[in-house]
Amino acid sequence: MTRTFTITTPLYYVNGSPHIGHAYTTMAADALARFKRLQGHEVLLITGTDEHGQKIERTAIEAGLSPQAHCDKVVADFRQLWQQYNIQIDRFIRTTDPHHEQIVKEFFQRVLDKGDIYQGQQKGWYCVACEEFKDERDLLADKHCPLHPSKVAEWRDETNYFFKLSAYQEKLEKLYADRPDFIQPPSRRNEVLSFVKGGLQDFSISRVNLDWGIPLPNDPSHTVYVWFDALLGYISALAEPGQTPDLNASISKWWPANVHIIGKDILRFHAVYWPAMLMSAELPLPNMVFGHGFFTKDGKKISKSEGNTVDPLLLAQTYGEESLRYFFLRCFEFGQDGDFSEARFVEIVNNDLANGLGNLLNRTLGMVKKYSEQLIVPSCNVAEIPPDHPLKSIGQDLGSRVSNHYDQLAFSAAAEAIFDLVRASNKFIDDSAPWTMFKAGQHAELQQVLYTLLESARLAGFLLSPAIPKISTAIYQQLGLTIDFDHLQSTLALVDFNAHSAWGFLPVGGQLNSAQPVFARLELAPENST
RNA sequence: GGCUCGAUAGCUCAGUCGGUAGAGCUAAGGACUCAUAAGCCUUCGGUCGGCAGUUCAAGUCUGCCUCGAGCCA
Repeated sequence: MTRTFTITTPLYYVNGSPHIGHAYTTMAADALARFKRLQGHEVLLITGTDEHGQKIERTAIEAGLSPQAHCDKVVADFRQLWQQYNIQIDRFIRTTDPHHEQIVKEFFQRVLDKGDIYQGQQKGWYCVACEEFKDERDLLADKHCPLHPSKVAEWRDETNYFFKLSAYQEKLEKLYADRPDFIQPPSRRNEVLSFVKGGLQDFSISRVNLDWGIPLPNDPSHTVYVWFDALLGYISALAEPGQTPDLNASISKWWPANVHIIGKDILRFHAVYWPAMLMSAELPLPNMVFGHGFFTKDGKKISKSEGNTVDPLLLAQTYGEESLRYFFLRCFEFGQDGDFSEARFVEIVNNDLANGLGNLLNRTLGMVKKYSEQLIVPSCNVAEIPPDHPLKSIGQDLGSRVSNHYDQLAFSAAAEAIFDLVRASNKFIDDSAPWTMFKAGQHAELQQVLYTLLESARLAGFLLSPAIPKISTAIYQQLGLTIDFDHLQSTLALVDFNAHSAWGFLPVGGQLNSAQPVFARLELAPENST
């Protein structure tokens, strides 16, 4: 029996080019997806783009493009970014995809039939940049939006359709109480709890005088509000290609999603509006919504006006994606904010990947070659290695510890646990001094030491593969094991997670390959003017 | 104004059930040699934001305050 595992990133809003935050969210989702694939789950990683709304329409017009042409252009940028970061997407959903429109209309009709949609009057100041109505007292002088100080909010007085969010207050509170893990991390959960406790108001789910959107099935003069539209992308993404778009068919295999990975800025939509919408349509709820943190650059908030944006594409081209994937997962606690500094990045990556992991494999293979006649896995009785062996003691339950960390999206804790083994291995070399054993003719001891070192490097490489698949593949290759962690599908039958994640898997006597650095040290790039 | 989160070594952060502070990085010194001048050892370094309280004992619990990030009205 295969277990399915569905992961989503947000559907990114295409009003501008992808930034480092998009790369971060998607890298994390990709690492989780890879880990679950490794464990034998059938995984669906969904990302996509949210393309409707007035803001997009205006951005396109300013650029002299049709909305669709504008969106196509930005979508190409996103696709390039995923490729650059070696992110393996299973589904890329665009809210302008025709089948998405079908799903949205069907969903809308369901909720309408349920009696949860009514017509009402919406008056107020509307910030196009936020795509939200604002209270007058929240606005700055001259009706500027506090979040977009350069934009003036517009007065709107229009007939809209509303969703009866208020009817779901109690059910939502029960959901949060019954399933404490629904919103992660706990600090985000607290925020949602206090928001909901304050009372939920119905929200407008349609717009008039806006062509760039999906027309309401019951009133084509209105289009669906972008958020109502975008959230449903998670469902329309599930439709099998070629399948007739249909709500029930779409959710048959991959729904509910196991986790929605999102930035903390869109928590409310995912933790409040979305479950209420699903309840109304009588669809199952996702298992978890995880709102991760943001980062600052050199201690300062990243913003265009500050001019300290980080171009993810340039970064990957400069340093290569593996080091970035590793750094972002290793150095930030997912869920908490962190600071990005290029100097620190280079330091960490060189220390961990080159000096720590890479050099461990390199020096051990060097010793095997030098102290044996052949380049084969040193022989020893693996079963006889005592449980309190300095490396076995760490390695024997490392797989399950790392699995637990991944289940909680604690990527940094997972990496840290793995590097405990790497550090212990480098220390173990000095403590046991194989060169002395060699000179003293302690052949059996030497073989065992070398075996435990190779095996520890292997295990570390295996468990790190969701973060650094190419380095892991190189490690495995040098150890004589042919698994391409970038093409697990083709080798899936050969990868038994339980076997590979256990310490002691490396077959004695196997052929090894000659040592090659698996990760070259990075140089800090000279300061460029972005 | 209400609420949430954070404030721990020069830097980035761990610290589960309260029991005299830990890791990694950086810096300085040392011994070694298998290695990508990598690795290992030692040292430097903290009145755990401040003030009270509870307790035999508080980074860890309670209250108030200061600063920072954020949510809401």
